[in-house]
Amino acid sequence: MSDRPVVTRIAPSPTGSMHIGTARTALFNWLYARHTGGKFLLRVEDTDRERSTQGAVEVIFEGMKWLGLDVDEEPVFQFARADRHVLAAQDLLAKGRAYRCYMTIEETAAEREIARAEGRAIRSPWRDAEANFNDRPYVVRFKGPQDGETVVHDRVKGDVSFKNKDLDDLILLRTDGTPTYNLAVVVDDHEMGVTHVIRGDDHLNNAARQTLIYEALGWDVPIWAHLPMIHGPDGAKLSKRHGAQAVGEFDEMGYLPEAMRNYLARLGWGHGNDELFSDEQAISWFELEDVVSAPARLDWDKLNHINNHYLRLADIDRLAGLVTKVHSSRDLHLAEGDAAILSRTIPLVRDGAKTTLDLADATVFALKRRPLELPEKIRGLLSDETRARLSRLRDRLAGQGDWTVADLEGLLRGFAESEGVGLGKIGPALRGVLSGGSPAPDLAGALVSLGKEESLGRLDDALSQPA
RNA sequence: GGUCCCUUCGUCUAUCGGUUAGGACGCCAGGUUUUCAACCUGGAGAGAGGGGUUCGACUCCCCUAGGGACUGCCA
Repeated sequence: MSDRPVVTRIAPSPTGSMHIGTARTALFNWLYARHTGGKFLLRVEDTDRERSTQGAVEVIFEGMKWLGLDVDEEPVFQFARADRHVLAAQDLLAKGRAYRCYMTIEETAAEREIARAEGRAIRSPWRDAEANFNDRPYVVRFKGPQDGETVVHDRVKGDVSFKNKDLDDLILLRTDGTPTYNLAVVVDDHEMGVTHVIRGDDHLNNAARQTLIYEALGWDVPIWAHLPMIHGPDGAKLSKRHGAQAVGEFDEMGYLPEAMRNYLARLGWGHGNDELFSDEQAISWFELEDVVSAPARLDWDKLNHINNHYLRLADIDRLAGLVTKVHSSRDLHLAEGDAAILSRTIPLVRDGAKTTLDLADATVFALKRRPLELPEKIRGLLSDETRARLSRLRDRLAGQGDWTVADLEGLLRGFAESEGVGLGKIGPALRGVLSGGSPAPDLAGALVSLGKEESLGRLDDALSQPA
């Protein structure tokens, strides 16, 4: 199919959260569209009126925005296009490629059971009845061929063929006249000009049925690409118990969107030995042919590693903003001047952080208010000898002009030397006094992030406390 | 039950008939060290099983086993 410009789409249904698998599908569609210079569209599949909610629609929009996957046209709402779907069904009816089926829900359920027991697809007795009652409820079913086979030419799975007799006559229009998924996708993808349907491989079976509908309607069948699913670390379907499954949860857990993009891209797609790459690189490298056909498992360790990488690359002000949010979600509200402290501290602690939550943990020490409450363990460190030493150190620090990590490291080393002891003799107590027992960077780093005044203040507080 | 998909280190993957089967995360050991990390060096670790095809299979074909999806008037 041709030289038409590529059009891809993500078509989530707004019935809850935005699953991470949906996010990856969106990412691949986006990458491919950007790679080919085509368009990436968003369609909200809200034909299930019972379960679709406005809140869930917002979740999708927010998820896409957070992930940084920009769409090229206004989102399409599937339900609003119901009349188009009905038109297509009527066309099929007129062409004799669909029929009215008057089976009741109970009859259908009974037939389903029999069919299953016999190991075949369900069949409607109305298929060839050509009945047209106007006083009985009916659904419109697609009239699929009974012979031959349908092959789905899939860019990641290869050619997959299905015997037509195994494909049931799926319902196009419900009793209430509303279109079902399989009809709606076909009509919408066609009318939106979608050239490449890139979606989860849970739809591979549907692709055969949909191919038949495309053909019956006389439309070009799009290029299919069915992506393997994402499983939990134990290989089972990803669910709540694996820690997270929704995009928003990854945000809350302190992952950066660019890290998610990089990680998700590597889940089911690869470009040689490249592990860490920019969006630009991913876009230029992305080919459907390189999509892996086996399902992948979510690996938190690797995600953490990648997130750490992007944390190191991130702009400090942005991180400070994110960390501030984490702190206030934990009821630690920043005071004036704290922003500056965060900006000084984050660069000193980010190397060891996996998430912005870690960053928050690593910065609380600097945000504490004097006088710090020293845990027993630290007070125990403050022997008379140590106090005397810290007091001499305090004086030395007071006389220090340049307050950089390098300067302070030198000062500390020189001080230990003049005291005739190793840094190990002073470190733990100094650390405790400066941090109040919370995690903190190395000594020089802690001094820098606190600043001279605060450092000396905390030292004074501790030294003036009774033993 | 039926149909379809999948199967390389623990995990994500490279390999597109000929490699000591490579990398990353994790893991182990050592180094560095004022905490936790980070960092540096080294190491262990894989072609599900069985048949073919071929001079030669991880790679192609078949079977088996295991995992998954679908089988909805959900999407």
